Amino acid sequence: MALLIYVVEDDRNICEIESYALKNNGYKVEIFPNAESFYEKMEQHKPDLILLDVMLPDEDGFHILQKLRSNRETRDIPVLMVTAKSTEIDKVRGLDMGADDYLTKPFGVMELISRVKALLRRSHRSVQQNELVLDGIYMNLDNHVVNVNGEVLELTYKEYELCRMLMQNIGNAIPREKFMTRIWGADYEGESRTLDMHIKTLRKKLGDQGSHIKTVRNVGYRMEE
Amino acid sequence: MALLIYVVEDDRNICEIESYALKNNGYKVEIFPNAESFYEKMEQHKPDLILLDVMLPDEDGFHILQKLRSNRETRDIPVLMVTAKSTEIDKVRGLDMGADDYLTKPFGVMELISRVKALLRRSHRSVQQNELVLDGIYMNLDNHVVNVNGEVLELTYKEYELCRMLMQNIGNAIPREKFMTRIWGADYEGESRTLDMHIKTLRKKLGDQGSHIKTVRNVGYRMEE
DNA sequence: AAATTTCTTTACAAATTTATGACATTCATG
DNA sequence: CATGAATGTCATAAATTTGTAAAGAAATTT
Repeated sequence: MALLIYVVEDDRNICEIESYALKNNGYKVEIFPNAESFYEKMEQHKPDLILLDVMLPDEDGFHILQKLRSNRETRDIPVLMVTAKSTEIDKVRGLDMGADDYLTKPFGVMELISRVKALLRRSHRSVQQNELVLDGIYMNLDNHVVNVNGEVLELTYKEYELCRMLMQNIGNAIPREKFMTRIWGADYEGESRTLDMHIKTLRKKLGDQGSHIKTVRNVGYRMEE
Repeated sequence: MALLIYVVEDDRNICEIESYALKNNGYKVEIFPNAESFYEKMEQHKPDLILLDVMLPDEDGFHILQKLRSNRETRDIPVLMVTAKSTEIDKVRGLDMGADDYLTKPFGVMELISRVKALLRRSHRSVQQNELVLDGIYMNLDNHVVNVNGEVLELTYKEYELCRMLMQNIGNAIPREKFMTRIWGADYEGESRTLDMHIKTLRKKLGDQGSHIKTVRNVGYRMEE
């Protein structure tokens, strides 16, 4: 799956260039022209890297950086600062506040890509997170945590397992018997409404995202985009 | 303890400058004028960071880098490449081969220090944290000290280990068996309320902060903000 | 060796999850 | 559109898991 990069930058032209270059190199890109829209999105979903301009209409880039670093959830996301001021002091300031790297405008496209690659390589070497994402549903298998639209969702064990099986097979129908054998163990006999029951509560708990679980008549269930 | 940096560089003058700057900033520095002496030392002891020149009398810097990356022992040591050629192609080449960052000669001393700091911070961020903090709970692993709301908290051995495991994995559910194997050793068999018991006393001792410990039914426990 | 502290176990209570069977609803099909 | 099979829904009982207290073991200190 493509790595996701958030670009926080208000200058249209620069956005274009960055976005184009990154997409050309296989990254998924989302653009935020101001801090507010960026924060909003961060609540819901976190990227693999952030390209952060220093000058923004509503908030100082350094300030944003500081906030990111003080939050446990965002502390380890690599941040590449982009600045128009080229004095060294500024660079140092950015770096010491916790930026992982910086770029001075104007910069070459190749340089941008190189630095992004380098940052991603390093951060991915250390943490290989086990994550499943579909629309507003986010699962972290390591943490045993489920988020829906940014909010923590409490699932019981069976519900969690059900959700995991579905999310690990997005697009594919999973037969009822497979659920039974994998979650309920070995040979389950006799018809019962148990599975349907759990599907029901799972759908309900997922709220508006619950409709991603489709019933495949005579077969089982499928998670769908 | 000061962080250790190996500088692999044959030019005397540049060595001088780099070495001086780094030492001035509290790093310990060792200089290697060629690849051979560097390899020799690496066998014995590994640094926290390597400053690697591309042009060396006996071996190409890129080749050295490649070797470092292919060895499990040295794979994660951050490498900052130093090059005289300033064409972008070279930069890219360096980065794609696994360098974490690069510098083009001539470079400013401040820039060197910034990049070194950034790299070290990045690599250390993921590694070990000796101070663990969550809301009113503070642990210092060096001193074996726990504070809650500013007051010293006396914990027994098992309680301390329990607390440490939880605090080192804030937000993540830790399975019961993991506690058992890590704190009680090897294969623990037979159901018992031992773990629950200790969790109970830990929660109690933590007072109002005890509620940060959440039970994850059928899994284990999790420390939560 | 006695006293104290820490750790483990047991037995039961409390809390939560899960299964079940009756009944309703939907769907594909003739 | 009637029919039968498959799935959805519900209340509630059953099963499982965790919490708690108290007592006994084990380790440590005095």
